[in-house]
Amino acid sequence: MFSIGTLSDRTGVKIPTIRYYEEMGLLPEPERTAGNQRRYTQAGLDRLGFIKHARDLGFTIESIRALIDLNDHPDHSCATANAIATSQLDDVRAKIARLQRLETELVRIATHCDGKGRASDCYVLTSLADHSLCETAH
Amino acid sequence: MFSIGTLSDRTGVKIPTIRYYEEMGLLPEPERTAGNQRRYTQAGLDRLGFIKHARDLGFTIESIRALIDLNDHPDHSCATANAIATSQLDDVRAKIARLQRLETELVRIATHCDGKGRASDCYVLTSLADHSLCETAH
DNA sequence: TCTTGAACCTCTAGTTACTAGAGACGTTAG
DNA sequence: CTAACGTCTCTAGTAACTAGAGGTTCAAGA
Repeated sequence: MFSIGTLSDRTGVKIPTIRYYEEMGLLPEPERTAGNQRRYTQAGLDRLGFIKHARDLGFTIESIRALIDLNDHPDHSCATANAIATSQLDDVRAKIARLQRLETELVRIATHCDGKGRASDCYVLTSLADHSLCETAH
Repeated sequence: MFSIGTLSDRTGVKIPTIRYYEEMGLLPEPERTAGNQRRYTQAGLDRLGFIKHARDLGFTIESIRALIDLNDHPDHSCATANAIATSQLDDVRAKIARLQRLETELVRIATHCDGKGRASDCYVLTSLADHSLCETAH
């Protein structure tokens, strides 16, 4: 049996976050000692690892809840899991595309200003005030 | 003079958000009608446009506050504006790099699963349970 | 001038995924 | 047995809004 601190050390998930996952229903309520402290089994540790990995990949708590549900029902179709992963991939790609557009604009804005002039002539400020100077939509 | 609804229509910023910006000190408190409704000048409209553009580029409220402060003091050096823009650019680039690593993993995970199998054999689920299958750090 | 309907007001609470802190209690090594 | 550290619950805070309740004001048409 593992204490909450041990789980935290092994997975890199902070203690309050573990308790938060429990409250959100991602982790089942573990056994308690006579003094009311949580004691986890290997299964609890594994599940927390699963959650951590999914969170690192950007899955929402809601998505993870659905994935765990599937994990607990091995006979179900994995169509849902595939849909969740694909949707997450689309999401990540959309975010990359948007950030790349922002990068273009920020490079333009930042390179026109060497930081040595005065605010009244600053291209950073001018550029923010006038959207029409932008090259891409955002 | 413009009503808050007009400002909203012209800038694309929702009405509650405009009030929120006012509360955060990004927008000065506008004049009011006898019946307590906000009435904005052209300067107010321009400032909201500035804020909107900066938010679209991902600047935080805190950064925008600093940029506005510079805008209001044309004699100050623009070193701060340059630093804020550069830092924002670094931030965007770091986010892109991380998302690209996630994309790699998600492609790997999603393409191994056609959604037609059963949950017990699902690569999405296996992969999330076992971090060692990953190709990159995240 | 009156009416009506859209626009506006303030205030509270909810969102996501945690994080921080207070104050009390439990566990364990020496 | 005691000191020191781990853990407990609870509340509140974070960023940047969004939603809704319940009430007031404005502007345009009759």
